[in-house]
Amino acid sequence: MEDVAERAGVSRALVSLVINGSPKVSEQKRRRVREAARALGYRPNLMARSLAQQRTRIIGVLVNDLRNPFFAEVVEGIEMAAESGEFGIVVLNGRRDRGRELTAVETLVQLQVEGLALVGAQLDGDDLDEITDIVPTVVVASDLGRPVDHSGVDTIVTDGRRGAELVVEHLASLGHERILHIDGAGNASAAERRQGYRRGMEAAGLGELADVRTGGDDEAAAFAAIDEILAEPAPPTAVFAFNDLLAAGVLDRLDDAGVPVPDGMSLVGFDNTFIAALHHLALTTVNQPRLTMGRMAVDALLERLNDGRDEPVRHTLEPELVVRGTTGPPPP
Amino acid sequence: MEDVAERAGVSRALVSLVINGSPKVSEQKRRRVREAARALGYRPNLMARSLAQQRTRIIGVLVNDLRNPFFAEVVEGIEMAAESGEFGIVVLNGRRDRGRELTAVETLVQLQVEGLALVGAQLDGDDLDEITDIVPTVVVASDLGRPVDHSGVDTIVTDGRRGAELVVEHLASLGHERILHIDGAGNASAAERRQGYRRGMEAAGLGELADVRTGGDDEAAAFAAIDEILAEPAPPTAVFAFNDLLAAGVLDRLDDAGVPVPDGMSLVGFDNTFIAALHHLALTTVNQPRLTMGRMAVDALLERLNDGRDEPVRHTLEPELVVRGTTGPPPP
DNA sequence: CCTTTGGATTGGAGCGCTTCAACACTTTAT
DNA sequence: ATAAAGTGTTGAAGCGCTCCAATCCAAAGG
Repeated sequence: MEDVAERAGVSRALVSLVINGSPKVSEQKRRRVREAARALGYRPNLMARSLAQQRTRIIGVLVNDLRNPFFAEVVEGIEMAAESGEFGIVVLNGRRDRGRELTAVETLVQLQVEGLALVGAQLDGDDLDEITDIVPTVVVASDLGRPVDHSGVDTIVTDGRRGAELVVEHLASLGHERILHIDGAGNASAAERRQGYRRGMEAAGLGELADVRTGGDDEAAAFAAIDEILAEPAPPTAVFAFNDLLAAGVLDRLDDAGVPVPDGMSLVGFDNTFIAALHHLALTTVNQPRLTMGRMAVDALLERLNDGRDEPVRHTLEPELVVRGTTGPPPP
Repeated sequence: MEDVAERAGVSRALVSLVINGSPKVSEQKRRRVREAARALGYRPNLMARSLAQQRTRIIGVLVNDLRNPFFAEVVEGIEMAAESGEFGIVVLNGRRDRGRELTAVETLVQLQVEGLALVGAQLDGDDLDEITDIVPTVVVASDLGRPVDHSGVDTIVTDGRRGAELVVEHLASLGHERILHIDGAGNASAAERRQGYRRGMEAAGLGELADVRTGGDDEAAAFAAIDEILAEPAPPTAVFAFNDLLAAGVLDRLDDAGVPVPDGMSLVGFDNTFIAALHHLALTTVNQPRLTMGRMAVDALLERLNDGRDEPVRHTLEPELVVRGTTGPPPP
């Protein structure tokens, strides 16, 4: 910067003004500074700028698992919204490990991000206790365990309970009774979907038959559960999997076992990722508006940042059942 | 920091030493500083630290498209390797837009990243001219257009030419002659695979029949091409798609048109993402070792950063044909 | 007893930028 | 003509940290 100033025959302060597009610089000097900067290949140091400016214009994003297309798309939504709000984002990947999530959040805070978006994070309220009154936080696609006494935290979720209920209603209306749920284990939104499943079963008068098995969040997690139920005397006629990835694993395993879908068994996923839409899977699933969720998350942060809102906000989006080819009437 | 120092009754310098785990601090003071830091909820400012230290320990990652599981996994490989090399990463998403890629690289450089990993980027040598002698750069899963006269750039690729040849060999050996390639359009590795395809066709004595249609890099991009060829008098008996996503789109469209795979048409993808492995797709494809690619990319950077290597390096990994269920003999 | 030694601690400069008050010129009003 | 009110420009302080040289102190050596 020094060099640019010298070459342009002006002060460092003026260079700064030009770089930041201040209107109060004469056209002549502006040109000379620009030229000098180009000639010297000058690039402002973002660290120094943020330090001096006391702001970074960065939103930190912690994502549960980048390999899951669902999260990847939420992040895209966040990125797009951040961009139009003149913010950048820094994405850190928790890789399904809660410890990593914790250090990632710490890193983001130390990076002085101005807002924090937790996408499908496994962290709970206690983990975020101190964090949330340092930096505005929005939790997307999951929920803090403890009810919101954190006034610094906004929440954007699709109603997983309702989504699960829709699934059960659909299956029950097709005539299924033994409907099994393979859950998301410790996953952030697993509890909610489990609960919705149970409620749905009761509402359908199938409370007795409710049955939840431990799953996880990828294809492999389904294998054990499927092997188990197929060995039972009265296996379920329908399976509701925690998410699309898990459902895909179920489908594979059923295929291995020679069980036709939906004729031998119905199957439903969750998230409506592009995988579910592939014709060869044609997975019945529950849609979550991913881009919208991302956008709303950023909006929530920007309201706090720009408009000074300081009470928490909670947006619950409506899930939508997408019926495709993996559900049908139970086998006779 | 000031406050911590005061509370612990020491100087700011000592606080710094404690935070950075210097061995030359008495146990007593160390404890007091730690305690004061905790009590005050002190968090070091990474920006200030980087500025003072003149290093960030950050590797910047530019990725073509986060929604493509292939790239997402390469990024995971990078992240894991970076982590064990005591580096953090910052991921920026180009979202298939070259302009965005350009500004993303600029942002990363201004962020003072110590290394730059371009994953599937569309940028070419000219775009990176100045960049590469500022910061060590590694290009992963694609290639700069111009041969490497950039001594600051390393390259990690799977041999796309060879991969495409393997595909053609496989199809030809099954008896296919009219083998069509739906390419990746402007995508970074599209040219290489096209070339491999052409070579393969010639090697198989099918040079005359070589036929390339414009595709892209996601499912939708395949639709037009498929509609087109199905309307032709002598449609191909096999299609080699640029990547798995595209192949999935082809599969869908063939399904719509009632063409059975592989009996009516064989189909091959590229990348061997988890989608290809789903039984219901069972896509024959070409494997690229994604995690390894990520790791090698980081290694290349670290060699420059830590060991001072300064000649460019190019690692070409061997592709591997993975035969699944979408390829078979041509229809009679 | 004084000097030396070496480890623990500190003051202060400096990292590259922004920003604010102050200054130097013009232009306009009086 | 002089004062008032802009415009443009600049010097210098300050952002939160690191790190070097200097200092301090206690133990060891003479």
